[in-house]
Amino acid sequence: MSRTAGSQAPTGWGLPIAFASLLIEWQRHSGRSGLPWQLTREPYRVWLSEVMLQQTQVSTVLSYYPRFLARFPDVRTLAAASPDDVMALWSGLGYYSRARNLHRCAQVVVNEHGGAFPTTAAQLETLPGIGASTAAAIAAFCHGERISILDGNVRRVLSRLLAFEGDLAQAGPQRELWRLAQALLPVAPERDDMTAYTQGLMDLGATVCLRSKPLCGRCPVRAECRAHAANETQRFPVKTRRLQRRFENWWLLLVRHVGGDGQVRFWLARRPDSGIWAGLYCPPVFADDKALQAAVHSTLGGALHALAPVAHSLTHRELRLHPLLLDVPSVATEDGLPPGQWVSVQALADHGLPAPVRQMLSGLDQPGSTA
DNA sequence: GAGACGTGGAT
DNA sequence: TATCCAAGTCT
Repeated sequence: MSRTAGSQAPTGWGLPIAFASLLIEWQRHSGRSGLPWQLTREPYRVWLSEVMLQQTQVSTVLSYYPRFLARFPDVRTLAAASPDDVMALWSGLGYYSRARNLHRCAQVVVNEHGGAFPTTAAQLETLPGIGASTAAAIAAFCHGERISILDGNVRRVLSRLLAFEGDLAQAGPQRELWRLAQALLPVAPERDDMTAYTQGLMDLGATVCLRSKPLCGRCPVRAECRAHAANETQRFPVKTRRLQRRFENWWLLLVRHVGGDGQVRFWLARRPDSGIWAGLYCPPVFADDKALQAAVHSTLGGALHALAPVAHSLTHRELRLHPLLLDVPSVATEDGLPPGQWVSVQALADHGLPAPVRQMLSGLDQPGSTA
């Protein structure tokens, strides 16, 4: 192991032993504080924040978190809710399987754990939607368990600190880095130490150890950082996998009805239980223009009005959405339409809609509007 | 184990 | 514009 043979900062085990105490002290005077989910140790609130924050930036979650809590203030309320209600509050946050698992998890906690979350990371990880990192975060924040998270921040911070050469696109090196993360934990920490340490890992990654142009001058552990010593911070973390997007065209049939009282309604269908936007409400989707027209009764087809295409990119897909607007004179028209249901403009807020669909429909919510 | 799964922000 | 990525998990 050449990594332990160098003269820079390694201890007997090749790890910077001052790391944990430096990080804890730094977090307490320079870390983030006052975020809504930092004001509590209540497992329900911590759990909700951790799930919302999976692959999602703090700035995005800030608006969703209080709204969700106001509607579902505790785990029993959430467990008793309908899947549609949960999805409506998650609408726009993305990764909707999180919402489904969140709901299932609440039901498991209520039905199998008497309404109280398990207290150890090992038990938490058995619950739906709670993986190793989220389980560790909840256990560390709420109960001071001596266990490490491993999110994107930690991968970046630790891979630089240790000049970790393993390819984090692969499972083996990931596990190895997690073992190292465990080895770096404070020795015999108090509960509050684990809170500060765990928060400190994330704060350091989010505010100092930035992806490009890290602010090493402000880093509390730069003296122990091997990447910094070698002037190679930009080389870590090592990750080879490149995400590739597939291009796809989707044709959306936007059927609109304006009632005699001016009430505007759209014809929406629930997406299948798997795949993109699973469980959300969406206008009927077709693979091409012809398939869309074939699904509309011939007496209605002439009224189709093509709107401007919308580009929408997902992690693995580059969608080009082609909306076609069909104004129908009567709700009785549904016989000539693909499966779906009428949803009034007012009721859209109570439905889980994909972000681009909500955007699209919001421009059509006035009688006659086409933008 | 590799790919599926959203959205918005940063570069 | 293209690419990466952000408090990952599930299959």
